[in-house]
Amino acid sequence: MDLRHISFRLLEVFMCVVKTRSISETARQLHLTQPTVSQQIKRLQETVNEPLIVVNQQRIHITEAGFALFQTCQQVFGHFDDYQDYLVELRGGERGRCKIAIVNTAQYILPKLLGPYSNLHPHVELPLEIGNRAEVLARFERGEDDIYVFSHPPSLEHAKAGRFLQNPLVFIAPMNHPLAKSSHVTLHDLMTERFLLREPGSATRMLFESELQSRGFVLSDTVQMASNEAIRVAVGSGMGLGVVSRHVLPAHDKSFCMLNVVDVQLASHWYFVVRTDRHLSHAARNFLRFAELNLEQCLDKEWVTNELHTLNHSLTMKT
Amino acid sequence: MDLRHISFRLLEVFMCVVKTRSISETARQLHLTQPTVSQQIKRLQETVNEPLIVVNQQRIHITEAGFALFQTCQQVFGHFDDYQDYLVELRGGERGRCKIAIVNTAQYILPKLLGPYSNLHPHVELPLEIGNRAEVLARFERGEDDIYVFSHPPSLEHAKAGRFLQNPLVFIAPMNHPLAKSSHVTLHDLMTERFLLREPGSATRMLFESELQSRGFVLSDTVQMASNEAIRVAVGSGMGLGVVSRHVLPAHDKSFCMLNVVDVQLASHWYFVVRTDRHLSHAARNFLRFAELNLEQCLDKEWVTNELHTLNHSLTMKT
DNA sequence: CCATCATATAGGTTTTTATCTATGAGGTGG
DNA sequence: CCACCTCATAGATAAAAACCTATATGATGG
Repeated sequence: MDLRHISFRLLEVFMCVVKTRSISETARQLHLTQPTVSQQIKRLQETVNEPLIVVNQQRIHITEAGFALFQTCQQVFGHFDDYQDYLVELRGGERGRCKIAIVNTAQYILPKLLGPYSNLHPHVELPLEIGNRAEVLARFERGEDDIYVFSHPPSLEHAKAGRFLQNPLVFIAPMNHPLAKSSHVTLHDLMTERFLLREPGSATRMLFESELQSRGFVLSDTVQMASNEAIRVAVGSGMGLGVVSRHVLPAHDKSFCMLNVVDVQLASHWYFVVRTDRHLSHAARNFLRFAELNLEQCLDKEWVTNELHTLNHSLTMKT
Repeated sequence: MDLRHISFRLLEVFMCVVKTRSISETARQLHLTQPTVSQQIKRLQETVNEPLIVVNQQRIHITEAGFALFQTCQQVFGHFDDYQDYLVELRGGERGRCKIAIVNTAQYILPKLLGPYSNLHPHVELPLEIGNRAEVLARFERGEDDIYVFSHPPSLEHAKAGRFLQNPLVFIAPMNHPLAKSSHVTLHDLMTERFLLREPGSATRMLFESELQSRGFVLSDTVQMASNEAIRVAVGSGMGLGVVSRHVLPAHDKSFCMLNVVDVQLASHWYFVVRTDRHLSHAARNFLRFAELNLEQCLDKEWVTNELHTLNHSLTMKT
């Protein structure tokens, strides 16, 4: 018996014959002609190489082999029904996977969205990749994830981005720093300080440096550090000043303070970025819709810049 | 998703792709060309209406939906494998059903074959129908069973028969009958007796009556009884004489005796009869082969007339 | 006995399927 | 950078599947 040339249609017809015990009735139910059904059954019997039904006095008896096949079919169709149900869940976003890759700094904000979402959809897997800008960019290039979070999204033509949160940068200094209490610090005042900065290419640093450049300043002393935490702690212990995202700062840490730099307003935005040249999982689409509707509840309203509607709309447009 | 136009071949290809994570490798393994496989997968994705694999940097990732389908396929193929195994058992005669219809008198002998056979093949169903000749003949006409047991098989052209046992008829009389002790009873001596006989048409009666007719005798007094037991008991209680199959008589019943009728030898044979115009179940074929090999062990050797070889041979010839 | 119903067979048509070859686009590894 | 892979696409074809109509055969039920 060679399964290969059996189609599900054939089994469907066979099952109907077994159920109705009638070729003609099957033909009527499946909108076929009687000879078609006769022939299909014949072919099935030939592939199975075993009689499945026996016709006697216009009555149809199902043979042992026939009944066993019928049961097999029931199981098989059962599995496919289950799969259908699974697909429905998948499409509804109740199940599935949404891989997200974010840059380091975003780890202070994204979990506030992921938590509620995950509670709502416990069957959705949400693997989260965290890396520095270069690493996440590389993942993006290779299309390894469904959603990426950047400030300064990469400007490839096959990418779509949507802003959702302001990312204000602040200057931090040790508590005992001379300018700590000042309410009128200028950029110029800081140029002789040592700055602790993330690696070149990090959005925070890029933003800061381009501001400096446009104003004709050059930093005299910089130290590169691999994480925001390291910078925060180093600043706290007096190693220098830092420029970090406002979101990075714990609410009640008293080892450092923000400087009131009056002549510069550094701010970028966080973006959700997706590639348009590959299929986006249902779970990912669903997450973005969730984000659009729940940003205000999950994140600090003060910074929310909900521009996800456009993104979501353009995503639902194309398949 | 419309299952109807999916064939097992398609799923087979898909499963191979999932296993090898490579379109080209699948093509090699299944002796197809690479575009063929690509296209098959594409078609499958279209019917499922969901991406199943994602190609990225020449690497193939299986999507959630793809993996779920793969698992579904595994189950489905598992069920068909089970069915295959089932068929093998069926064909080997280890499993299945063999419906047998026998005339009343045969119920004294057939169980001696059925018992050992059933022990050997416990998974074979052996429903046994018992009726008088007319009833069994009707079943035979309608082809309701696999095997029939007759003495005097019906002579339809689409039937095959094989003798397997002599069916000697004996005259029985009450113990106190005047001729009981005689060693030289003749047919003529019995003509004035009352005879207890089965219904007209029963093989025993037909045989007896045709013998009488050819010798020019006519019975003066007959009573019709529906079973051999009834006759036996009635004879025992002095109601008349009987002509019954030797096999019907219990070994140690002392309420009646056999008469030594010297001028007549009534004997027919038991036949297994099958129809040649319908499929014979594997179990039935197997039972007949078993009977051929085990007649002598199961039945009284004295009466065995094993002519089943010819029957079996002609059955294995045609499908 | 005849009208009716169920199934089987024969023969034909239209889609589909299962393949192929040729070719192009996009990575990978020396 | 080039040879070599991987996969995708287009276009073609032969086989088969999936149907149909017409017709024959055998019960069944008044």
